[in-house]
Amino acid sequence: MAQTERTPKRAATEARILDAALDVFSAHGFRGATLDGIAYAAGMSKPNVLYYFATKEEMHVALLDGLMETWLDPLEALDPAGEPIEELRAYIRRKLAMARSHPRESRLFANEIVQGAPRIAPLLSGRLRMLVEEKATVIGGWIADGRLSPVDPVHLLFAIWATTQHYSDFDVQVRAVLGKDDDARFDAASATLETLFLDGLRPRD
Amino acid sequence: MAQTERTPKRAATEARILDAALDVFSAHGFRGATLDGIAYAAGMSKPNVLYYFATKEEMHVALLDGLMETWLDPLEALDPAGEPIEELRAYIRRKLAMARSHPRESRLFANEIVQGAPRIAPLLSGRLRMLVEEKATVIGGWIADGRLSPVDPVHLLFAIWATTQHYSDFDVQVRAVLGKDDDARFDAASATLETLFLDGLRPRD
DNA sequence: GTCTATAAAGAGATAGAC
DNA sequence: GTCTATCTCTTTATAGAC
Repeated sequence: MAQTERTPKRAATEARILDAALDVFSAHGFRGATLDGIAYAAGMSKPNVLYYFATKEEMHVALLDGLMETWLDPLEALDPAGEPIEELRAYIRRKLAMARSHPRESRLFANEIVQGAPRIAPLLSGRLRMLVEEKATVIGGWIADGRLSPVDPVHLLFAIWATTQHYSDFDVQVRAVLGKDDDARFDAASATLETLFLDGLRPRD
Repeated sequence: MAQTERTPKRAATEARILDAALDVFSAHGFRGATLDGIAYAAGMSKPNVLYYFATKEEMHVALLDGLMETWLDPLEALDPAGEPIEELRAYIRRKLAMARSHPRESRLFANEIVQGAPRIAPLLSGRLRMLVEEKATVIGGWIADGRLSPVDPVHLLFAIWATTQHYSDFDVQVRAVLGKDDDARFDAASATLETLFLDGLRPRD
């Protein structure tokens, strides 16, 4: 055990490699990413990268596994005891903040899913599905209590994911349409999404 | 001129190749697609494919160019003279119908844009941006007339794109969460999106 | 127009010195 | 732990027969 122990230096090097790998995988997809590119981004030689992660695939799996929980945190935090509209507002804000602060992670997952999720299908029908079912039940309860307009809770979650992640996954398109230097796009997005989702969901009368 | 004329047979073969290429590019991205895979899907040899399209890139460009207009049609059809809520309802339905009938086309663009749009950036800041500006002006006019709640028209369009294309681009995730055999997902999506967008946008009082 | 064979480059992974 | 050199397989593209 002493031999396989992870020293601080080893952990630091692994982190440096994974950060470089996140850069490259998120920008080019699994197949489009090259070990040359990752090694260059990490500032080391290709064989040295492979000393830490035996294969390209292993590196990719390490990234996806390590980031999945981070990715689900905002939904996890949806509080069944909270006020429905305010909980959804906070959730939308957390998701949009994630799109802004973690665009590479978002694109990593987007690349993977658009191409049929060959490497994370189990996570989607496992951990993700369970969490969605749990939170959909919460939202369904709010609707049953008349505290929210009747909508399909799961499709509501899809809509929140889609609209918020759009600002990371489709960033180049957003910039092309708005003009490259629109630094206010996240604020404008936030205001628009709150109008759409919250005014649409607040019970009428 | 007679020599480079495109015979019906040539056109048919090109169409067969492009259909195969759409299959493969949309499923694996540009880099992930191989000529072997495209040739196999088209039922011909690899050199024969290259007889019609000199390079892999040329094939990709032919696809993107040919599909862009189709892709923009639903927005093009937004009628300035129509009733705002009904126009938006019809637009959302057209986009959702496109996601259902043309998932490969949607994923082709998604792959391209997520990876930074290296091959279609000009289209995004050209044709797409112009159309968006034109239609955003229409929507802005409706808002100025008090016929629609005040939202940023461009971000409203982003939200409609994101939510509808989600059902083609992230189809495997949608299926994983809903259960593989949920054939009603497009109907449920339609109902949910109409509640969100239209109730959210109908002026109150 | 279509094919088989092959050249040439790219990219994942290994050998072995330091 | 890190590197240079190299092996091997994949993949794009070409040559040339039919």
